[in-house]
Amino acid sequence: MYTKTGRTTIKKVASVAGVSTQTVSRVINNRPDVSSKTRKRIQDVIEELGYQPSALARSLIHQRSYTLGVVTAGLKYIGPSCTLNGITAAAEEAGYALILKELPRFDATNNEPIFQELVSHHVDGIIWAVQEVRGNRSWVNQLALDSDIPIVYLTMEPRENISVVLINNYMGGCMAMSHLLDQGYRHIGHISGPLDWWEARQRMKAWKDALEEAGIGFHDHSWVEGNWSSASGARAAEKLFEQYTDMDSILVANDQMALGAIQIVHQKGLQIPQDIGIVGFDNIPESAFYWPALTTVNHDQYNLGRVAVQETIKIIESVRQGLTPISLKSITLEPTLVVRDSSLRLKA
Amino acid sequence: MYTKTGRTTIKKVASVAGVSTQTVSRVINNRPDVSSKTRKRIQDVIEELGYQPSALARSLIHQRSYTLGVVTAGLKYIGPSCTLNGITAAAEEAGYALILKELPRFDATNNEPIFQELVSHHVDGIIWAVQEVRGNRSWVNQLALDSDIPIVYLTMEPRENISVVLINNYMGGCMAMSHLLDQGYRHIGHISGPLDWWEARQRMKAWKDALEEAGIGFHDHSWVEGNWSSASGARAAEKLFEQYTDMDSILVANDQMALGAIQIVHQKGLQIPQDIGIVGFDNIPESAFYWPALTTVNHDQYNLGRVAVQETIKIIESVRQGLTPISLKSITLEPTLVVRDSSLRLKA
DNA sequence: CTGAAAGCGCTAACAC
DNA sequence: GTGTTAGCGCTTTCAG
Repeated sequence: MYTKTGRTTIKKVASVAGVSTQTVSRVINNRPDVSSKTRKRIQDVIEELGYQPSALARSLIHQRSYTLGVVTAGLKYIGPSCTLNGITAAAEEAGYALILKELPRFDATNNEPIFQELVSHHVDGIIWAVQEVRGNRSWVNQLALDSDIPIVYLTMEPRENISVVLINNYMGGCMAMSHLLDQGYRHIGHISGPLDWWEARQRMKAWKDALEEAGIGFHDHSWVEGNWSSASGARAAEKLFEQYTDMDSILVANDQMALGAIQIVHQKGLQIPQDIGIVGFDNIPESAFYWPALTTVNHDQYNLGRVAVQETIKIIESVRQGLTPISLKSITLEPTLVVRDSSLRLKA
Repeated sequence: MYTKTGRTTIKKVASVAGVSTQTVSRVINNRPDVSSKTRKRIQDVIEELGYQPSALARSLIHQRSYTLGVVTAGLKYIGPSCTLNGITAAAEEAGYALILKELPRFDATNNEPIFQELVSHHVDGIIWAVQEVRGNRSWVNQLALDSDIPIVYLTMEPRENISVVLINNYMGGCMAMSHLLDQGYRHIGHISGPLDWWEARQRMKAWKDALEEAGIGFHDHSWVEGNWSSASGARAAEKLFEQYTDMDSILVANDQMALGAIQIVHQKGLQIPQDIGIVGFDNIPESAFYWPALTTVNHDQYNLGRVAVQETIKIIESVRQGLTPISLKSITLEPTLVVRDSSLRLKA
């Protein structure tokens, strides 16, 4: 098994076909200037030998690898992996290969080695598909700005001269809040994500702002910080029921925590949505099958990945063509609200 | 932004430091035979220029890339992405880079282009992290056997002369069944995964065999095929209640479908686990927060990925060292049962 | 200790 | 139409 035969090279093909490597090169690149007879012969040899041109050698010559570096974190969670799903699909479509790196932690801050390794592999562009958490964007200004390889960042506070693709978390939170208010809920608690996450802060801000705007206002006892997990959602809900005795609904910053919260509501013998309305965030596939089915904010993480790839390639192309320095911009994707039973107190 | 400056090469470093490229090469490879003075100077220049050696050029020379190809499918599902999580971690640890390909469908059968592309990138080994579905392993015997690059397959029926890492799905199903029988359930229904999946068949076989062994036997009306989704689990449960009127429990082939089934049980006003016991499979993090908490079969998909990487590298190494032809073997990981409320009828 | 030459697999540019 | 030369960025011999 697995004898060390080594690679079939263009040289080998050339010698077997009795031509120069050049001619073989012309054939594999579909150049016109080869006699159809020679071409046929070479193609046969290629087939026979199972020859596959080396992408590495080509990358060296062309100064272009058609390879993108993808940096992610937390693949064991469904959000990052959906985004990666979109990235692989779009990259495939565009004919780019992907080199994947996963950070050991979301808030990893020593990113230069990762970056260097991607450079070492001659990637044409980088997609930084890690959420903004704590200080994990501090390096952006230093290192990335003077890099000459295009980088597109995902899910962070937009900045000048940086290409960012993000989902409008704030808007999502606002939609959820309007809905709860529409349903007549007035004592709306909040289970936030960990507040060193930019996304968690955005979602929470929507909750606050909506309460202010509705003339209700909020108190510190009416929210609790979670860590995205169902377990933390359950704990947070328990605490919330203690602190906020006349609470009639909860905006939960993701669906997993919402599941934990729902479990607590059941344990207390309260009815959803009559006694307590629940709205989640993310629209994970399971949320439609919670008991009761969860109202939640839907956002398309798959598409986030797709758009990021497309944007990256667009920048690569324009740099290659030496076009006028591209002005880097942010792209914001808008979420939608999915209304289900968990918040539908006023039946139509 | 992004001026086309081009790469800093070893040549550049050499000329700035006033030495030959050779000497620079010695420094970046930590060779001893360089005067500490020259070394220092070169290191400074490297630092200053932000020089990063080209992994591509090195791969060409060494006939070795320290790169693994990973082929996956269904990243939007939590299983495959957990496995990928384990793969990235183990690869990082071992100093290997990863080239990622995702198949458009689980049962994609035209895999030669994928394979060829990985070859083209000089990967040292391949991890085929796609579950065995329908005919998607038919190519294995032809193409892969005479490839001289090591391939490790995940989650498939073991075969001779092929390296496979898998989880013992059958055993997992058996454990779940013993537990249900221990709890006094006798009319155990089954919601299977799609039966063109090898894993689904294994889990179902455990259900059948256990019923036979217990002297209960099974009928065609006591199981329904799902497609892994919660929606299909709900539909299957409804059907099952119609077909199998004295059913007292269900072995569900994954946790998502179990969630759907639970929703139906609630809708019928039945009690879990008193009227109906439910056992799932996979132990997704949310399952502990279902209502009631789900008894399920736990298996470590993260570890599956880790082991696959380690095994791949082991094979690569022994081929390189020209050791006696390695005998390829399967590695089976054993699952565990996590007992929670959904099946605990006999309180201790 | 350091450098020059050759070559990994391939292609651009130029011959013929 | 086809072959030759040079070189992408690097390392391995082998000289000095």
